[in-house]
Amino acid sequence: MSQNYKDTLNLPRTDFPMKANLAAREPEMLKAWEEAGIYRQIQKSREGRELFVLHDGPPFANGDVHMGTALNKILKDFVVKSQTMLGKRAPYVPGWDCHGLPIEYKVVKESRELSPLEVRKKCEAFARKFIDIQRKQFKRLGVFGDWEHPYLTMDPKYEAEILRALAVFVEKNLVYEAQKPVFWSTGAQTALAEAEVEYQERDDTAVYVKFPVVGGARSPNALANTSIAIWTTTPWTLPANLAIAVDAKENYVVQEFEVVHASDSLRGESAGADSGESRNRDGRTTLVLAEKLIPRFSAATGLQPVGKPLASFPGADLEGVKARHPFLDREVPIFTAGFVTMDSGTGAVHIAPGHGADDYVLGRKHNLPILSPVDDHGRYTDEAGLPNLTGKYVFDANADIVELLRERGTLLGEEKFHHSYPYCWRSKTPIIFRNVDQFFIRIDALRGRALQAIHEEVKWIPAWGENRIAGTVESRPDWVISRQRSWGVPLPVFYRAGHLSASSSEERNRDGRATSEAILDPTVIRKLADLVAQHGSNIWFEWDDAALAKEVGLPLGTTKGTDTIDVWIDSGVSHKAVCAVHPELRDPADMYLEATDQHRGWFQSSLMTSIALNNRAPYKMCVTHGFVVDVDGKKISKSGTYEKPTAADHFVGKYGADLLRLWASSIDYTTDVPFSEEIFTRLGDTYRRIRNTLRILLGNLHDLPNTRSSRADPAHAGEVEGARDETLKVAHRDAKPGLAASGAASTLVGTTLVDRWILERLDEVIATCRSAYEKFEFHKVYHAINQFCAVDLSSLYVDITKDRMYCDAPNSPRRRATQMAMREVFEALCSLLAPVLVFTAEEAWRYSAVAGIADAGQPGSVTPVTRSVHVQEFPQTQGRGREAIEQVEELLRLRGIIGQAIEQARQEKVIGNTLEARVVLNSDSDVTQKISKEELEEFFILSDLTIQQAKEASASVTKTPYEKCARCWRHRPSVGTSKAHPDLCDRCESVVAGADAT
RNA sequence: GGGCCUGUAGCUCAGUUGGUUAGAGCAUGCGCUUGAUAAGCGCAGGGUCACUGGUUCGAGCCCAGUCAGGCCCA
Repeated sequence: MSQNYKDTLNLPRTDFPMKANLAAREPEMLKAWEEAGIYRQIQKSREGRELFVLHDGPPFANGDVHMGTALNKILKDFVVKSQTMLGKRAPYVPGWDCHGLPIEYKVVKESRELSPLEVRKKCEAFARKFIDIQRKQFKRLGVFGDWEHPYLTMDPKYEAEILRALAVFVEKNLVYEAQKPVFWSTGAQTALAEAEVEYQERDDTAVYVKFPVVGGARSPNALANTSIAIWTTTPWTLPANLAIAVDAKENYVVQEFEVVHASDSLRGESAGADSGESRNRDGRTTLVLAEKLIPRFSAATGLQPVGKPLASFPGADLEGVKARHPFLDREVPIFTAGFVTMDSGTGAVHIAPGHGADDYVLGRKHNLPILSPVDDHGRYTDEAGLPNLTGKYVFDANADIVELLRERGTLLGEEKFHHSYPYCWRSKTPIIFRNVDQFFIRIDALRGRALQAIHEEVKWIPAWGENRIAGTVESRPDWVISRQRSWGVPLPVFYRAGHLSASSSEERNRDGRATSEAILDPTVIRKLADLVAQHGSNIWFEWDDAALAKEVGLPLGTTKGTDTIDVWIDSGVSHKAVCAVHPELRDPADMYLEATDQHRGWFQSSLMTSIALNNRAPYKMCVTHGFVVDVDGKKISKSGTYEKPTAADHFVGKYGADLLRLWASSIDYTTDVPFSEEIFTRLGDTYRRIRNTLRILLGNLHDLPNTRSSRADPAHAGEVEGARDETLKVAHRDAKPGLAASGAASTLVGTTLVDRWILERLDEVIATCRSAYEKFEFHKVYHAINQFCAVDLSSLYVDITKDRMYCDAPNSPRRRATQMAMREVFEALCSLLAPVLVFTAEEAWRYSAVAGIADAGQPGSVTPVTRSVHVQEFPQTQGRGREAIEQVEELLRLRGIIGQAIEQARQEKVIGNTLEARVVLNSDSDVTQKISKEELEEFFILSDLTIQQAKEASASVTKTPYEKCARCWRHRPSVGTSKAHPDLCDRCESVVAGADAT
């Protein structure tokens, strides 16, 4: 009999599925959005609003979207969607970085022997393919934007802007030409990037060489008649030697050595006759070298120390000392440098600024010429100062150099040295470091203003970003903007007739600088830019020199260069090529948002170009996020012994995009971002909690008449039974449009403490979330909403109001009041969640809109998208205060005391179900006097409560003597008093009787 | 090796200008419910705040160092 009563309850009803099935459902939603053009609709809805420009840093069009890229795009989408829902117009124009070595490398690897033009065409196809792949994957993540009109750095119009920017740099005298050593393949006669270098094992002749000390300002007396001993595995670089480097802190000694036994390696010593001052009469020699390396030196050369060191001092004391080149008429200075190591050699490093990266930097620091007397094929030029060897391949010349050292008596020893050495991946020839003409941007001209902008004009999130970028800007050397590559925007340099080659040594002066043949002319560059805008940059490769020269107004015989522009210029001018010219955007942008590596990358390159062009930063704010790391805090690629999937697609397919987004919202992105399968499993629980909360709210709202719109959904019109509900008529009449309507909910007849409380709490959650969104602290949104759903709603509000929701008459005032509150909560939750759970929020929103629960948007429009949750604005707080919150906090304290007493009673088997308990509460709070006993019983979810005021709070539990109501399951004194329904309490009896009557 | 940053329960995060017994959600264990049911509710256990030293009446918080990790340089 009792089971019949189930039909008289108002149980929750909704079609909103409990199981999300995101992987299957999300694509359907995407399709609907796409068909409706949701991005355009959103932009339209914000016409005339305050503008917020998040400018997209272009990812490289190469490979699949991995977790790091996904995190970046999702965070950007959080910003764009939340700014939109805060009421602003926040357009999002995504972009791709298209040029650059990684693509060119892959293309060339696949098919060799291609002309530059063929390489470029294949590169473009490659880039376009991955743009399509990534675009699909980004869209799948629920990221809204102008995906059909992204900016591409290889678009002719974009390329033209790069060139125009360069014209300005040239005009402002920021560009100069100089030389810099690069990896050079003598086999392919081309510069190589680090990625194109492969290492092979190789035997070389390593030599110990002495540089006789000739004095110097701070030279200690002890250095008279001594020589600095150096060691090198590349004797062929000695003609380019211009200095020696030592470590400042390591200890160096002046030590006498003697020959202990004759050996091949010492032929140089025995033959040496005129080596001069460092040689003692008795065949001994006095050398300066690092103390630590003496044993190794002795073992390699057979020279044994004689007695104690004559002097001992830190390397810093050698700074400024001069030594004579072992075979050229040249004095070379000694410097201290950080890169000197003590694992091999003598602690004194031979420096050839034209043949090594460290050497080059040190040489620049001390204004040494950058000498590199080697041609494209790796043959000595006459600049080497060794006429006999001019034209000889340097690796073949090693033996000649050793012989020369021996002749001059400066060879201390030689040894076979086995090491790994860089080789050209294509020609398989050993690589050399060699000078090539390069173009630079003068950073010193921009540095001061850049630092000022960093410190005074840009907001950095997190704040330490300011320190970080300032540090890199302070120490950054001049910017090398030329690349010896094919896949890039051509560097618009022409050469006057007669110029041989961009890298030919013959054209250089003695100090290693190129004779200035290059034409860098702003007018010419701008003409070229116009041509490129029209035809694309391939014309540089397709048109011959004469045609190009004619078009840009240069005389016949002018030739074009072959370099391309550094891709960091490409992306670095996006503020000019995109923000400044796109009708929906603005330069400066409000925000750039990238991973922390971009402090040195895009943030800096963009800042420099913007200072150069506009004398200001291109952004008002830079936000950075950390890298995705494994659960043990290690970089994903480094952890574990097996390959773990890192492609975003894998996780989207397994868990759904909303889960990825929930993950992105749950973490504090300012530091390393932890990521693991376990984290995803936990997030699934959180997700289900949020989803079920939305679902129970929807279920409880199924019979709430639509008071928002005069246009009832015809499909559900018959269900709007509450139209005759007096309470709601009051509510409706007082209601103002939009969310203000719900302000009436808390003053409705029938409103109880819990309703006031949940709405006050909602106010707090709205305030927290709005503030967190405004400050881009998304994980605070996550935690606030999670807490609200799990604690306030699920375990309290929904649980407490179940009795009235299920058992009261459908239109009882307190039930309707609760529904009004629930509707407000539901709408607010959907909106606040929408930037994160883009699919789920929309899905719930649709179910509610169909049921006439949520705000249906503009009346008269039937397009579902115009009702999309993503067009909504975040709810505003209603200024409800904290009165109910404070009361509930008191009650929750008492609830804990009751809970413990009940738990004990349950363990003692006094009761099973909580509703069987008779509770006597000794309350120390005055709240229990202000709130009616009936409300308190409901709040504590009890059948039988007695309150007594006391000094100390306590509770006692016995089994209630009352009978259980067959309908509401509470044990009430009124059960049995009705003749018609003796198994019901009075409340349920009247509800059932009332229903029978209609 | 240098610059910047991070380290609080198994997981994700709170923890205000130093001030009671370091909080929350999830997870775990034990119960209850079966009218949110591939759900819901209650209770409980779980932390040397990475480590060491210092300043202080008092340190998760301030200082120094160590260890581990990240990004960028070298």
